[in-house]
Amino acid sequence: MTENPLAFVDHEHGGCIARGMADAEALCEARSLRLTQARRRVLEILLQEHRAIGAYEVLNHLSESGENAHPPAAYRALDFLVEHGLAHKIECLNAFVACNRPGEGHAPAFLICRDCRGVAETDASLNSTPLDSAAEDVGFAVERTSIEVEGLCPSCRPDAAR
Amino acid sequence: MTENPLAFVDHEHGGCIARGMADAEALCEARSLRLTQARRRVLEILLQEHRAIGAYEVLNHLSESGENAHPPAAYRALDFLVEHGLAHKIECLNAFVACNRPGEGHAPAFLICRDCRGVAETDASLNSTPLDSAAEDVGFAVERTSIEVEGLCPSCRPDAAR
DNA sequence: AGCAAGCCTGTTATCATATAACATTCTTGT
DNA sequence: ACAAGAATGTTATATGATAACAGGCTTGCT
Repeated sequence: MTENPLAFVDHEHGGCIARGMADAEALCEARSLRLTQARRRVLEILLQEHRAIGAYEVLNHLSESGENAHPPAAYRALDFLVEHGLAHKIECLNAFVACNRPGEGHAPAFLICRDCRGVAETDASLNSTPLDSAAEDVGFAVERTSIEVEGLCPSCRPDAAR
Repeated sequence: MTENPLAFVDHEHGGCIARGMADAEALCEARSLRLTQARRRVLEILLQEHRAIGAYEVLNHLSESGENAHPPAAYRALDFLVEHGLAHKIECLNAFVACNRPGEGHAPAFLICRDCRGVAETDASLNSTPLDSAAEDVGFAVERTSIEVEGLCPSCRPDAAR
């Protein structure tokens, strides 16, 4: 029904990074978007971990690797990535994650660990229907739905339960 | 199935304020919580409108009415109200709304107008099940779910469609 | 009443997040 | 080569949130 929420499941993570970059390049190619150096670097930074990264944390990584790093640089790249579905904003943390499967026009939902800030993306398209009809009833035009589930991931749970 | 999302529906709003304050007093009484002057004032401010109000906007209202107004005062009151379910934080706007029906231990979902910041609270308990099981599958312990639907409310829609 | 403990508030300073505004440079199509 | 639009550089500042510690109020106990 939904894909595996990778963040909390063992997997060969190198593949995520390579695939993420390849997907981004393909998507930008297909839509005539410019995946510039700055945007590429920011996406790489996000892809390093299945974790919410703040804009200023992105900025630190940029300056560590010698790049020109000022707030607008990070925010512009992040805005581009979010606008085109290559990354998502985690509202409850004011932070960002790379998208799992860019280009699919999905309805994402996020499992967010409040301890390690790990983020797993799942698909929530099954969930949205009753809410949509509630919106329609009052004439509300839905543009975007954000579903964020906060809690503790398996590694951060104190109890060994599971 | 869900209650009416009041924000976008005509109603006698005076009742919302009175009922909101009465509910808050009853709830605090029942749980031995102190609904102090500062907390009461902040809740009143939130109840004035079915709209997301930023912490510093709350602060302005406080100082306009002669109250001592510094950031921690507003945030402490807001934290109290949110913690006890008398208000909710709208993550995508970093702002707050009074709760529709405090004390019911509900699973709220919000319709949020990106233009006027109007917020309607609906119940989303029907929505959560598939996501819960996805969480359970990976051993993620859900603590809180936030569902925020952004779009345009009937008054802010350019088209008269509806 | 007197007192202690805990809760609440005041105060100052600072951190964190995000954007405005305008200049400059790069890319692309012609 | 050139013009137009896109992207980036730069400075400053708006907006949102908290740390840390001092002081005052409430409550329950004796």
